[in-house]
Amino acid sequence: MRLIFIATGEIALPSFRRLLESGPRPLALVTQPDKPVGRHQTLTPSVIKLEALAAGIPVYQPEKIGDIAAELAACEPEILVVMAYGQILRKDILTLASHAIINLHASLLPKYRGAACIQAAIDAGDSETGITAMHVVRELDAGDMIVARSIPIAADETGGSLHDRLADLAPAVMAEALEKLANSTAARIPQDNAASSYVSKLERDDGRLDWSQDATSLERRIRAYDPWPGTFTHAIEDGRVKRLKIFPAVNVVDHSLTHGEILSDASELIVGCGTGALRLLTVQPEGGRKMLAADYLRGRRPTTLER
RNA sequence: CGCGGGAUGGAGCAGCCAGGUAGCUCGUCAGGCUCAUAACCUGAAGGUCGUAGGUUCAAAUCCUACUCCCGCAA
Repeated sequence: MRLIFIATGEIALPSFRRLLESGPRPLALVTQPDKPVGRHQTLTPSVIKLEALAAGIPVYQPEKIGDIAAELAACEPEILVVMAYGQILRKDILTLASHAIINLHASLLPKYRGAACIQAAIDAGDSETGITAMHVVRELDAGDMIVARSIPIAADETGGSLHDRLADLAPAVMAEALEKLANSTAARIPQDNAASSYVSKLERDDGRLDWSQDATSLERRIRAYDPWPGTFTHAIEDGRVKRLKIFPAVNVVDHSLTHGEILSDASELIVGCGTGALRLLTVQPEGGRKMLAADYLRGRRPTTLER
């Protein structure tokens, strides 16, 4: 089967490796251009690109995928497999493959179409999520489904841990979908649009905690948003406002603090929420490194957190 | 050279602006108190104050360069 793989995110890496090992060997990899990363803005290639180069697979990195439509067409692909590419595919790409263009999406569709699907499942308190293989249509993540597999979400699940587990689940879903497409036994299950939801890409600022929410919601959000985009609040130390990053794990505790209020005179960092309170175990003050809350309190005395 | 914060015993910080014997909260070790303890009391060990120069009678503190860590932004 003539196949082109289109992906940027690391979540696609196990699936790409599966193709390298078990076939069908991709004719090409399409991935986003190298982007400046980190404080020093170093141009960094995606891991999947390096993997492709090492395997001798041609790599395309167009600014817009439409720019290479002709080159891709020249490959005469039968199947396009898309996963975490990060670009909307133009119509001329959708019709490029003779057989099908499928997308591997990290949610149980029709829930959580869009970019932040992994975080959304944890944030919502769902008990399970999964990988769905579907046909790509113009509307984002709305195509007919071929196959889906689910995994349970653990009580201490973080966005990072779930990301990795879904990445490992994806190859099996992809393989099943490809096999069914190959022997024409693939189902076309329409999505129930009424039951669908959309979660847009997360920005850093989305990680700002709103202490007026209830403690269980905040606890889930702190897990869901780790490591990206992370969660933070603002603490007042010596009259100065400092950003304070907050990491899992946190404990939901019972305390009659008003939201944003800090329990003082203790080696524990407990913050009041709209309902209940949270004991923060690991934090990172602005300019400092990640540390235990007890260490943070030894040298600094935050008086209040923003509400 | 995108903006900014930081580097001080094992941990987290103060001291720097107005140079003059290194301090706080903990931890560690020893002893004490206690039925007992992560609690309390007493004592002790542990620091080239990131690195290299410079100014000075004298530098953690002032000046210069460099290294490393971190927040923002992208």
